[in-house]
Amino acid sequence: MSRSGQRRVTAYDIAYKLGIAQSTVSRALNGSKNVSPAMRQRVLLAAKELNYSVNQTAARLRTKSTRTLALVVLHRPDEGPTEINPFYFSLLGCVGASAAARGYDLLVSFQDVGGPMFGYYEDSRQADGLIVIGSSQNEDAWRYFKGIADDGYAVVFFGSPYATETAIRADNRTGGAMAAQHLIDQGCRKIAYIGPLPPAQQQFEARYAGFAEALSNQGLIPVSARFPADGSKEEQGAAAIDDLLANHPDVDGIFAVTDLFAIGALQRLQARGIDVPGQMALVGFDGIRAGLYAYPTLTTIEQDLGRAGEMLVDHVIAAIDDRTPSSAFVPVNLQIRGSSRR
Amino acid sequence: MSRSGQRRVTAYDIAYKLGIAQSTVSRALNGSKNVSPAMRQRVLLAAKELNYSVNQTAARLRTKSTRTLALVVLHRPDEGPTEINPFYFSLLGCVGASAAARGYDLLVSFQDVGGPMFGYYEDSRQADGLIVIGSSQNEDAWRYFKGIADDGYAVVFFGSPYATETAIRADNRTGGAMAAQHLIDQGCRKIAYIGPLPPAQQQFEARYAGFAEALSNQGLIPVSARFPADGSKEEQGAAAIDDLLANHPDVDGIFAVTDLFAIGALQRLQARGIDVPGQMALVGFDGIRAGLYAYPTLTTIEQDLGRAGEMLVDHVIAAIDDRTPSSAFVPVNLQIRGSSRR
DNA sequence: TTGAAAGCGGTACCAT
DNA sequence: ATGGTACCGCTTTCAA
Repeated sequence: MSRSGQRRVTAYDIAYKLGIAQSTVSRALNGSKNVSPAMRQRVLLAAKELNYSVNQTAARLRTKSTRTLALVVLHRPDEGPTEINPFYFSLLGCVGASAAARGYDLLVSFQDVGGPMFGYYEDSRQADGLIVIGSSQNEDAWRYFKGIADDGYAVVFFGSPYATETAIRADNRTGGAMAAQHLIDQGCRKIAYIGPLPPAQQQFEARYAGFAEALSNQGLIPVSARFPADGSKEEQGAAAIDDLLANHPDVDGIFAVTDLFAIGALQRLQARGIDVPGQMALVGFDGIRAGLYAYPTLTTIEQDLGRAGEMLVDHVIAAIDDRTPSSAFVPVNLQIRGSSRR
Repeated sequence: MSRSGQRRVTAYDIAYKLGIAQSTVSRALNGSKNVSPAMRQRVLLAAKELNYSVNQTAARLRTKSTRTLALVVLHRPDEGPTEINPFYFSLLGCVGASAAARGYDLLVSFQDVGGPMFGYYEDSRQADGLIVIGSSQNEDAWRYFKGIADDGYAVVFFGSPYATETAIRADNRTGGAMAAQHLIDQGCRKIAYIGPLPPAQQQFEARYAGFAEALSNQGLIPVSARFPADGSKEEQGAAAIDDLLANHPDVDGIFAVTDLFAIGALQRLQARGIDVPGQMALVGFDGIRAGLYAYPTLTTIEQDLGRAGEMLVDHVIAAIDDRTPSSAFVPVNLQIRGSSRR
């Protein structure tokens, strides 16, 4: 049962009990210096006794500040909440941790890029700033949120397809190069790429560019796997293996642009009796935990999600405070595991 | 840059532009029947032109309703945001979807059961109700939130250790029995249980009870795996395999109380060269997506998380509306996959 | 250092 | 059907 019937205790109740003005209660509770220590103690005590807590709604109306951040997680129409890439859930967790550390609440909404979007949390005074994460080929969705940013609101993106001023993204190019170099170091000589080509998303494009460049520095040319454009990433990864095995039997190393592609690939390699990493070494990208559950465990370019969460939160807060917006790269590092360790 | 410098458009601006009273604007926007269709159109149009949206802070102060739900995800002190059981992230996603479908916003916070907790969102008028999910052996954390519920606030738990009136939980007993029956059907005759014993959490207790009962109905007695109390669930699952192989070499089927135990067990079985499902069949519980990435893929008792999300949201809303609180069971179903299909 | 009072931007009651 | 007005519970001047 809720307490809806009962009157909640207000600052006036404390003032009345103490025989002082309500404004003094407010000052005492907000750490104003214009309150005697003795008075502050009395107020604090009374507040505890009466079980008082500030009505944030009223405070927010008055201060025009919500101390709340909105996080929008974009997902595909054909993806249910349980099918969202675990990478984004982890990122969500990290954003939550950072927001809490900075004293902000976090409003979360999952938005299907096929349906209506909402991002004007600032207009309706539900949040001071907005963080947009999630994957989507759907340009419209990104455009919608970019429009909000262009309107002058505090918005920060993770991995948007645009080179926005306020976007946080992994150091994709470096990561792609690390993957290539690692495969070369493991003795691979014919190395393939699994991922959409041409890479629709800016993130993937950078990963591919770094990968291809590192290969060409060693005189190697990347092979590209073909696979259908529809289906889940895992299914696409599996299909890519079928293509490689059929059309490029000499491939001995693979860089998958995302762990989910890699996991699908790994399963298909397993099913087809290919020895990993013996016959085929594989490196993914993201560092999702499920990579540890795959067989063999997945080597990957891990994104530092803790940092990513901090950066996203710090950058929106900076935008809220009207400081100069900026973009930044999240550091990545190579996690060598079973799928490539020879 | 944020818009903090600019004055936002209010209902008064619309009223002024139209030469009407602000209260009429409010009525028109809130679908009051005491507004002529013509007037409503004018207001709607003007609102669109001026790019107006209702200041929710003010509306909430007046109506004493936030249309917001708070979701607290409990996690262990040694667990970072990226290490939280993916099950809870999926549940979070489902709660988010249901909340949105009911017209509620969702405030999310991750709380470390070792640190200070916060759940008085209702007192501070940040949310109308509270949903608590997450795993924890830490009684203190649960007790804290139970205290809030006992204070008469709208709180609903998922899988709390208490038999609270307002708790949603999987049909654990049935699920445990299904797992046992399935293993028997697959021809297993010496079946082990991997999970904490005695099961500290009420959820696990019910799963074990259903499992053990189904076995005894067939004249079978469950074997229990021993493992250290610390470490991750995956590590514990692996350690349990070591124990079984050493002390109960005749075991040919395993029920792991949680998928993460099962995945750890699967990896250790793999590493020790045991054929799964040939020599050893394995069934988990939860239905996390990572079970599909394991090798072989994990048979599991899947919880219907979509329903769980709906039930949690509907039950808090019911509590908010002062309707009688109640608890309910989330349906489970057996997902037969590689780890048990013989 | 404290008190009085003016809003913040809506909603809802009471007139008309 | 519409206008006028009293709040909702705070924060923040302005006076004293």
